[in-house]
Amino acid sequence: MHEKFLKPYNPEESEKAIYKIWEDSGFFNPDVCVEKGVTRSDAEPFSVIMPPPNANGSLHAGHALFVTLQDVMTRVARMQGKRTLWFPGADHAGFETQVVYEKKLQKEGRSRFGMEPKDLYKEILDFTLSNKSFMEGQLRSLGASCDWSRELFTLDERVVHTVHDTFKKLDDDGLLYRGARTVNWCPKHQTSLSNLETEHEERTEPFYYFQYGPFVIGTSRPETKFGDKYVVMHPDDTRYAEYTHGQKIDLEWINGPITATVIKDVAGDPEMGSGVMTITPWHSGIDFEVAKRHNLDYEQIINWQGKLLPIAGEFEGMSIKEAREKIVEKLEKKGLLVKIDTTYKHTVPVCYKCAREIEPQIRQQWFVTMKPLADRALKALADGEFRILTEQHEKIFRHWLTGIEDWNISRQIVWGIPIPAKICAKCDAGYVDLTNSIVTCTACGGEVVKDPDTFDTWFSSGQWPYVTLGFPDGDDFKTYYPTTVMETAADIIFFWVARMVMFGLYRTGKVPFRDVYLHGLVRDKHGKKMSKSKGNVTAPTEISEKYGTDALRMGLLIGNTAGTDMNLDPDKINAYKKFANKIWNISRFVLNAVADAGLDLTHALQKEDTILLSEVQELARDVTTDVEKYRLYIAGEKLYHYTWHRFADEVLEESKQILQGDDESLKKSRVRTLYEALIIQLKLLHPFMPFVTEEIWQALPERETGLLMVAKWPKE
RNA sequence: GGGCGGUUAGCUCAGUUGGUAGAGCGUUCCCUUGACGUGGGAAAGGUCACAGGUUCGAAUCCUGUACCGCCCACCA
Repeated sequence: MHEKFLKPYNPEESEKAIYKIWEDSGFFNPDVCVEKGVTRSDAEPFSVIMPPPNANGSLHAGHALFVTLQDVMTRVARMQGKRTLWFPGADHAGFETQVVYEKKLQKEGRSRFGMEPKDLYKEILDFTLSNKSFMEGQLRSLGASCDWSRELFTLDERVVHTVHDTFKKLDDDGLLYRGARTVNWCPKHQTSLSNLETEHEERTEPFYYFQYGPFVIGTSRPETKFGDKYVVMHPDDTRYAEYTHGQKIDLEWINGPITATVIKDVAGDPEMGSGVMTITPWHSGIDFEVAKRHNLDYEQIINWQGKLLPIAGEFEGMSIKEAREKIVEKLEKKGLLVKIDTTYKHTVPVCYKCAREIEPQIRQQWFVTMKPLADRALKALADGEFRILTEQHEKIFRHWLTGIEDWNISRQIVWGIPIPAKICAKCDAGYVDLTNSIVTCTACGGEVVKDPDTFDTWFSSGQWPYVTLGFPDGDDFKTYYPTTVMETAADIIFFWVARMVMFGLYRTGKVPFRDVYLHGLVRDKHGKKMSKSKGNVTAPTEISEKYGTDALRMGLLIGNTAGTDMNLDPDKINAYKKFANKIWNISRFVLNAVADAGLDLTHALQKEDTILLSEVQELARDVTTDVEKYRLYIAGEKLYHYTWHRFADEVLEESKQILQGDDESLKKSRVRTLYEALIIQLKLLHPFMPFVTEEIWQALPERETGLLMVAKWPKE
């Protein structure tokens, strides 16, 4: 017996070396598997595209969870002889990374504003690339058996090329437009954001009622009211029947007398306050819609930095907070303040990164018309072209797509894929221009310049499955698309999953994946969300150094149902560290028995031993079914149970008598049985706990393959 | 405002197609020489939130209630 078994299993000693053997073998690459005869060239393909981790920091527990889930699926498929591809990537993560980098700049007393875009881009690129290799190292340490030879970065030429083509195709198909529309503007980050990139905070803020000529209007935002010269009410509101649409009314307002115009529009809700409102189209989407319907003027009141513009008169240059109080004071002095409701509760949109209030602003942006894309995706789901394994997520998915709105895909940041377009310096019209050939604006004759904006990262990420596989004519695309399963975090179901489905169908005519497995959030042991500010973040690399990667993987997997959040408890991980050691000692026992009694794999089996082996084979059937039905947690638990509480606690204990007895035939039969049962268990356990099982495999006296990683799965 | 979940042992959670409940940790007791003390054996502990219903039978299906949570959302 190998002398390494004289000590307890030490993950730290074996993991790095084991991973190197795997990687050097080339078997992560399905082409190598075919070349070396491990996989048949006509074998059924199995493919998983890895959600590319952001190359802007360390891996977190959620990454460890996805690596575990995807690696289990991948390793099982590979051992089953399928042509198995797990495609890795790294995400430049546009806005996310730029925010991370801006924080770094701030620490150094610098700011992105005032930097040359080119210089900023170069700095972020260097930063990202160095993080990228760090992140790849961490994926390796988690045991990810992905094909590194294919790895793709989201800014690689191939990606940019395809993304630009999609942009052009959307334009050709009339699904793209550039328009002045209300966007979510973050005054800190100086960019527009998609709806999904805003969060909503409930606030209790004063709600003011002002006298506006003969009307009383209510608002929580007095600072936007300077330009309000339209007063809107519902056409059927009998209280205001005496006023007619278009009627002019002179009245005293914040900075003196103005003339207001009556607008009858269904946007006026008779149930709300007095049923009368004034509108600020530049800073409210609803108001903008009203203005558009009636072709009304609109004017910017608040600048891009969140300060009041000259239209505010004496309040010019003030911040919103400062101006709000002073305006109310002034209106009160003028006798126009009717009352203040201090119990008013409402929600305000905030930037998901900095929590600053979003200022709705009108801005020329690129938008994608989503409805046709969404309808096609919904049809694909209804027709069963793909399925979402968790029912609740399928409902959520359907609900979101049913009410989808157009998508603002342009961002005012440098870190991202440039939008291949020209915009008119004079009238802001935009032209899709992949070949950089447009020189004048057809609308106004003005000069056009390169659009400085970049794409929302998700615009490119949404195309990841077919981009990675080399759409339209790459071999991988032909072999592996649509992919078998998309495994990713449930919280990006809209950001990513929905977009992949829509884009996949749009560009390739096929869904990008057959099954969608969504995992929940990894929380701390008390169920609290991990966050840097709370200081409860557990780095997976630390856990795996302390307990071993196999233990970490089992701890993340078992007891975790698809789609639900889980808590990461070190005590639980430790239990699986013990399990790794248990497997180690079981192997030691079996190898001792082999050394003592000799191993004859052709020796006739006792009836009892046949039964024992059939028991393990039944386990193999169970585990295989569970894995194929994506019940990985159950598979893991069954293995744990069988190996420890049946095989170790009972079978090995009972075997001691036989092994110590003097019936050589019984002994030989039992040793063969134990050995074969061990082999099966190692194989079954390998996808879950790859390191310890491979380490043991390497010490087996008789084994069918050099590497357990490509051994034959014990059940077809 | 709309949508989706959860409520099972002291704690954190499983429970695959309905057949009177399981894991890890914790607690109590016992076991020190040959696989493993990172161990072995045993035990305590649950009216499966509540109320109805379907069923021979419900933690599991249906309806309602209570509490907790998550997501989406431009209501002045």
